[in-house]
Amino acid sequence: MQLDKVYEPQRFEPHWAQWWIDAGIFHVPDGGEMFSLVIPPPNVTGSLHMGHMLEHTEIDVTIRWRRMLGQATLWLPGTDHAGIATQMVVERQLAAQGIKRHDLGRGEFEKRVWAWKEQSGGTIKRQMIQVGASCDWSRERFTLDPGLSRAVREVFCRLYEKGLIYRGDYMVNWCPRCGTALSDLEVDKEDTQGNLWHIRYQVAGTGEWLTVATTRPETMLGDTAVAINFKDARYLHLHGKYVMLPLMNREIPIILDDLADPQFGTGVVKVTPAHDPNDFAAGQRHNLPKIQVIASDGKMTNEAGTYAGLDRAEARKRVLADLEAQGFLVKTDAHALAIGKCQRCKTIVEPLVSRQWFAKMKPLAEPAIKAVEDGRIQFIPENWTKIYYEWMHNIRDWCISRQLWWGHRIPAWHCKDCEHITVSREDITKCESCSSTNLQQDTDVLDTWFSSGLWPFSTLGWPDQTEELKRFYPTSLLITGFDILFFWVARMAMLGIECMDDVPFRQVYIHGLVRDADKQKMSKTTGNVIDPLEVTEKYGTDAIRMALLQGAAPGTDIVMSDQRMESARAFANKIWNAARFVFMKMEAAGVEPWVPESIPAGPEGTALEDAWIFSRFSRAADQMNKAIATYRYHEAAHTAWSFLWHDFCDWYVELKKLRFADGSGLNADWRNVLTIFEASLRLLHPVVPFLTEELWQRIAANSPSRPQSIALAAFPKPSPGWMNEAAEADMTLLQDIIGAARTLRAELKLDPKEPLEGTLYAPGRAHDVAAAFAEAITRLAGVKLTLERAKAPKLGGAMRATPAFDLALAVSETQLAALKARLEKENEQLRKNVANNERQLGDEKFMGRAPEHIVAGLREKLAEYKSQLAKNEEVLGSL
RNA sequence: GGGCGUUUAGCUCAGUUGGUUAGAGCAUCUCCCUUACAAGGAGAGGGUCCGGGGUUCGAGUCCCUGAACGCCCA
Repeated sequence: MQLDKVYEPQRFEPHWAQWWIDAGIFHVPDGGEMFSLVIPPPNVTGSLHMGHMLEHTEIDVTIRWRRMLGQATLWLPGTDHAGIATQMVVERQLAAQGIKRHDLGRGEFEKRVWAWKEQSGGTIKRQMIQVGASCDWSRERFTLDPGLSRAVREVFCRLYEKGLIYRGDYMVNWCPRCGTALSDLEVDKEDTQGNLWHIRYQVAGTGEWLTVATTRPETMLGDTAVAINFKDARYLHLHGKYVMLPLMNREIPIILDDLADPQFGTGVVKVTPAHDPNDFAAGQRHNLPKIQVIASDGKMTNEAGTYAGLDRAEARKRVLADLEAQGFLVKTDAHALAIGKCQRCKTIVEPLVSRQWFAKMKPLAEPAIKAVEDGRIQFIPENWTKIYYEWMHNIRDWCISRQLWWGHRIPAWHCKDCEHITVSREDITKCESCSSTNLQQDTDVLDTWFSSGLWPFSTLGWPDQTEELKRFYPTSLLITGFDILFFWVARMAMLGIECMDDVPFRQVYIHGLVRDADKQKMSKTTGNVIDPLEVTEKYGTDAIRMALLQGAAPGTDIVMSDQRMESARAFANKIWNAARFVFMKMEAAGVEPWVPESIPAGPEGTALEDAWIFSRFSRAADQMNKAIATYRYHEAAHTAWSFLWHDFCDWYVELKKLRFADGSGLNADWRNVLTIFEASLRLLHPVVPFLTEELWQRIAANSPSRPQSIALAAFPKPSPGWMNEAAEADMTLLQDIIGAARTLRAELKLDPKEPLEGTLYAPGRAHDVAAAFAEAITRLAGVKLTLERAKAPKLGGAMRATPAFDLALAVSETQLAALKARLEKENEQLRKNVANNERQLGDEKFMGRAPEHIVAGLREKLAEYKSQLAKNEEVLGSL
């Protein structure tokens, strides 16, 4: 059972990753308390990045922990078809071959996208398996699967029948590059330095001019009014008159409207109902015509007169030049503004009036708000609740149609004879109104998020009332990023409640963002991305998981760097080597094979270190359970780290070295060591699954009743019977004695190899502990101690004085100099503490109001400080 | 413009309901290649808890105010 000298995770991680899947370890068992979670489906097109890895690691820790607690745990995996993004990728591939999608036609293009989906979907699955994501792959879903597509149709029809989906001509965000409408959420506002151009329009029939200020001068070609505010006395007399639109020579009315802000620009605003959402609304209020001067491809229309055919950017230049040449351009001011860009392709979005499908949001939002208000959905960290409310209360209707070829085709058929629209769950051949067969299905597809919004139940078989649905809905938990809180989380809440009459999840944990070593966002353009595949290859998956979790405090971002990953790998290496040592000694002692018993009632025998490590373990188990239950992953990582390294390796194994004897057989020492070590592996498993499986399979392989995998073994629970305060106190004394000797050694700059002699003056427990561990003290501190139960006759020399004991080293006078400075510094702090405590204890108000245990504690401390100070003074006096 | 968040050691962050000398990891410095591990061991140094005001016997923690940075919405 020897381990390689060097920890090389690459040698066993791929093996276990595949074995877990092949052995069906992550299949949900029948029966038992249910815990379910659906994956936030990654875009099928992309490859997984560090953010996914963080998300999957956090999910996996929770899921593995729940599974080990014996719950019937479902992590349902899958991917999202990501309409625009995926179509873009394939279009780009085609463009490289000089092909446009219209050359291929819709059917052929869809085939190409499916081919691409198969490829990249496979990559995602492989990546997830590689990093140990413990999902049930037999339940993998894709948003375009037949079942999920049926769910989409069902929901569309239901909402349509309820009047919650409508079609009409409204102002939408249009991406001229993608050639599709976008929802408000898919537009990123980018702060940009632009200009505010002042253009003067002559008031018809007078010598007066009105100057408007605009950030988009090219739209003036489509102006159908100018607006002034009814409170703005400067212009009121012009109300009802007309201005002559420059370049177009069209008379347009001067209207009174709040749209004109007296404080902004000149207080006069041009109104272009076809190209601005606010102007669109004003146009409706005043019944203004809409003149579309920019087409859906971003070029000027015939309505733009001589500018027709120009790109909108070019048109702006030409319009400005012409305005200037003809004396209409008054001035140009620099002006900062937010420009809307297509989230996917960064093209400047054009507000256009277009016929689209919309979902009414208010009626859906209300119950979803209520669900959070009355605690049926809980956000963690809690502050996301407010952000959710804020958005939900101001929700606007959702443009759900997209002019794409990749997605769920809208189940609506247009009759070419009577123009009636038939919305149907099944494909139809006859118009429901006039029975004509001259039908065409709507060419638009639905927003991807429409199908993602159904994910928690469409993946479980809805609209059929399946067993899965009954068993796993509502899901227990959702772990996701804040960036899709509105896109996805809010919509799932709304659609879940609408379709299932119950919330889609009980809790939503919002994780942080993975940043680079300089806290910068990772982005391809900055070139600071950390590729999960690359680093898991280099450091091992376990190390990357540990590094991510260490930084994963709720509400904070995660900083990743080589340094962190290296340090996490050092931890994995430490465990590896501890195991290596244990295995070597096992062999020498002849304790193989070891059959792990059921969890014993507590440590066997009377050795202090055993009682202590069981107690510490129980504490660690308690902390670990609480930390994972409350999504405090950083705390879980820290608990695992400090127990394994600083309790188990630094002290327990070091002390046990003295007890191991070749050929001893399976004695009490070994049973204790192996019990704790095996339990520690289980404690660590959710954090570092590969390493623990590798070691556990070796250590526990001989138990006939063992589960197949550590992933199915029981997660440790705190056991009151293992707690031992007295043992912890005694162990602290031992650690303090060894620490005192080591500190003295270091301060006196003694040769670490030089064996020393010394005396320990200790009246109480410290004496007994030191007596029991004399050999350990010699070995771990390099000092052979003579024990005196009496107080030290005289303090002085190379001495470390503490309340519990005084430890003196036998060294020459010349080696003592360094000690003096140290003691003086310590005394300075002690005097401060004494003064502070005395002041408090002398304060009547404090004594009157402070609780008793605080006062008692303070008194005790004061006595300690004073005695310590006196001792130090005495030692100092002798130097 | 509205809202939210952050500010604690050189860096990244913990710090429960206010309570006794504010912690960790990494980094730094000193010593040690001791037979599990130099990806290691031992020891040490390092803090005006962003500034100002207040409440309190007592504030990193609560309140007010200011600053810097970040995010979301308009």
